[in-house]
Formats: sequence, structure tokens, C-alpha cells
Amino acid sequence: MTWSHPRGGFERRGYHHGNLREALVEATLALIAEKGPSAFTVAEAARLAGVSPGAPYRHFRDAEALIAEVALRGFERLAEALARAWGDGRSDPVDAFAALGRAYLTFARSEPAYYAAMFETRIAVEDYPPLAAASDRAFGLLRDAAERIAASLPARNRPPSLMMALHVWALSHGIASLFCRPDRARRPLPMAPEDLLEAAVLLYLQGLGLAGGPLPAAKGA
Amino acid sequence: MTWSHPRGGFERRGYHHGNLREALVEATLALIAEKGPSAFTVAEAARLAGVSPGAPYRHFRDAEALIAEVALRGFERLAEALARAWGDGRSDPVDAFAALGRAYLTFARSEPAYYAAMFETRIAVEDYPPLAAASDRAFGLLRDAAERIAASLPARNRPPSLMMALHVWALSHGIASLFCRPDRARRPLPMAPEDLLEAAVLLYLQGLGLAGGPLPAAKGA
DNA sequence: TGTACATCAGTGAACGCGCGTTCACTGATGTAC
DNA sequence: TGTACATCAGTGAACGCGCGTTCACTGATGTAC
Repeated sequence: MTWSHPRGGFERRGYHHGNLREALVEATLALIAEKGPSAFTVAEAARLAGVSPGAPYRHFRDAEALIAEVALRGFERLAEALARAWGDGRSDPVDAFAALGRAYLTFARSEPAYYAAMFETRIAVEDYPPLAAASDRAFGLLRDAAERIAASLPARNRPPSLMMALHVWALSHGIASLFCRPDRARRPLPMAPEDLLEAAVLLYLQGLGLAGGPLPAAKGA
Repeated sequence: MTWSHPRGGFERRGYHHGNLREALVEATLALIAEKGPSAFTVAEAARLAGVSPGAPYRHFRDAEALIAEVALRGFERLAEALARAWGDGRSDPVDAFAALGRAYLTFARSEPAYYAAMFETRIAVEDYPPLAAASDRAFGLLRDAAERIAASLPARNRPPSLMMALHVWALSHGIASLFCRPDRARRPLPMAPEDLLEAAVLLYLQGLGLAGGPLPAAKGA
């Protein structure tokens, strides 16, 4: 229960909450984590934060704006996780590319409420410019990594780095959406999602002429 | 408006509807297509079908059961589309594998309401055995195709067909979810989703030692 | 240090609304004879 | 062919509920002087 932490805003000090904006964000995360984005309501978030039902409208235009704030923070966290996984990019670029995908899966699993706010709410990012910018920054990390890897290939075989970045995003997103959900809609998988992803990335990079190692064994399959 | 077709059940013939079950399925599809699965309500489906709010409960236990029926039919349609794309499997297996992915994207785009009922409702397929069976049948087609393709590789390089099938599913699902949505949540993509998918499948199969052709150009990128 | 005041975050009651589901009922259908 | 009857799909009113949002208000805060 993140929101019960003192910084969460529950230390009511009288008439004014003092940190309602943060408390609402955390209440929204708690509600999404519990029952999914469609079960989130402004009224219940207000209740969780300990304020009256009208109070949230001092901070957010409507319910969607509150979700958008959560999604924005989610993209920022995802970008941080991807940046950590990429590191300085000085390790083996193939390993680093796979590590980006793994970081995506780890994010989906360890922050399912953020992930749901970002990808399962049908929100249009272009309606919220800061959200669109944060989304672009996160994808930009994939793009930069792909650029570095593509640069290591001979020019005549060099694939568009945008395409490579889109491929690893789509693959990671597909695996996360199908097999890393925290709820009962998760599809069963007879192996670790990380291993499934790593095998795909390795085969993909082999197809590009990189990663000449042996075929990866599908552990547990 | 599929449901306004005579077969849709709008030809009320008096007290009894005559085909309410079908009419409710089609009303549900129309509502999901219009505003997404979270906007669907039993009451509005009943209204669309021209019956009183209690009538649907003669045919479906609750709202989720109605969604599950729609999802079931969706998996059946998806299986048909995949079977058509695979054909008799006698064409070039590499082409056929890519065609399966393309069929998945085409399904997501041409039947967005079915797709949403199947993948965006957080329904647990194991709660509805016929739904789970239909889902398994659709995936089984991918599995069979992967089996055939794997069989064409030398035994020492042969990857698990289950893994191959999961890879093409996850990749197709990721691309469909991110780039083939019918709503404003669709992410922009500077190329056709089909081309993005085809390039990924070709590179993947090259990584497996198949499809020795030249690198696919990412058209439009 | 003290006072007056502007600001604005949060109150709480109210609005109209639509929902899921139940239930005693009605009446159309079709079957048995 | 006709009649009695069982079946059950659909009615419509009702229930309790919770929602999003508005609005005149209250009172805490902090700033100007």
C-alpha cells in the first residue's frame, strides 16, 4: 500500500490536505492495481485520499486527466528503467539490446498499475503533450540503442534503426501484454517470459548478421 | 451497423423476440466498436436489441458471460482467418508463416470489436471452458504451422515449434495492439504495420537459418 | 512583531443519471391428445 | 382439426447503488505592509 506511506499524503493536518495531488496519483495507482483501469473512479480515489468527492477537481480537469498524469509518470519510470538497462552502452551491444527488452518485461510485471494506465486505458497520448513527450523519450532510448547496434553492421546490411526499435518494442509489448499480466487474464506460458523474449531477440539479431552464437535453448519448454 | 440487418434480430414479431441471443451478441459488438469494452453495459445492449433491461438474463448469466460469448466467436473467426492464411501449407513455408502474422493483423483491424472482447476485457479464459478451447484451437494453428516449418530444418538446428509459435503470436499481438487499433489510442507508425511485421518475421526466420533472401527493405521508413 | 487581507484548497450537499439485477407477471408458442 | 395445457421468453416496475460534476461556502495559509 504505497499510499499509506507518510509521503503519500495521509497525514491530514486539518482543513487542507497539503499533498492531495500526490495522494490522488497514488490512490489511482492503488485502484488500478486492485481491479483494473475500468474500475477506477474519481470518487473512490478521493475517498482513498480522505477528501470529499469534489476535491480532486481542484487538481485535475477530469478523470482522464488524472489517468494521464499516472501514465506520464509511468513513461518516465519506464524510461529510467530502460536507461539503466542500457547502461552506458559499452557492454556487448547484443546483450544490451536484449537487456532493454527484459527491462520492459520487468517494468510491466513490477509496475502493472503504471503499465495499465499507459497501455490499457485507450487514452490518446497526443491529447496530453507532456504525456506524448514522455512516451517519445522512452521510445527514444530504444531508438538510440538500435542506432548503436545498427552502426556496428556493415553499411550495405544496415537495417533502419527505427525499424529495429519498433521490432523490439512490439515484441516486448506483445509478450508483456499476453504473459506478464498480474491478473487472471494472463495467458499460461510453459517458460519464463524473459527467456521467450531473449530467444526471439537473439534469433532476430542473428537474422541481421549479429550474434553469431549457437541457437538459444528455450529453457523450460 | 451489422445489427440492423434483418438477421440481426430486429424484426420483432410481438411479445417474443425470436432471436434475442444473436441480437445481444451483435449489440455488444456494436457497443464495443463504438466506445470500447468498458462502455458496454447490459442495459444498453438490451436497449439496442429492443427488449427490456431484464431480458438478457434469460440468455446470459451476467455481463461478463455475454462478453465471453463474443470473445468465443472472435476466436472462432480468428481461427478461420488463420486457417485460410495458412491454406494447405503447401506453399513456401516461410511465406506461409508470414501470412499467418498478416492475417492476425488483418483480423485485429477489420474486427476490432471482436479483438477487444478477446484481448482487452481482462476476461479469464479458463473461467469459460468453451472460450479456452476456442483460444487453444486458434493458437494450435500457429503451433501446427511452426511445426511444419521447424521440420524443414536440420534436426540439430531445429527450434521448439511451441517457441516459434509463441514468438509470432507475441510479435503480431504487439504490433496489432500498438499500431492497428481503430481508436485514437493507436500509436503513429511511419510504415504499414504489415510491412513492419513481415520484416521482423523474415529476419527471425533468417536467424533460424531459413529464408536466406536479402534483407527486407522497410518500405516507407 | 502584528494585523488585514487575498488566495484558494477542500467541504458537503445536491443534481440528474444510469447501472445490474430481481421478481411477480404476461402472453406467445408449440405439443399432447 | 381442435382444445387444453406446459413452457418459458420477455415485461416493466422496482431496489439500492454509485457515479461525475457543480457550487456556494468555509477556513487555513501566507503575504504585504
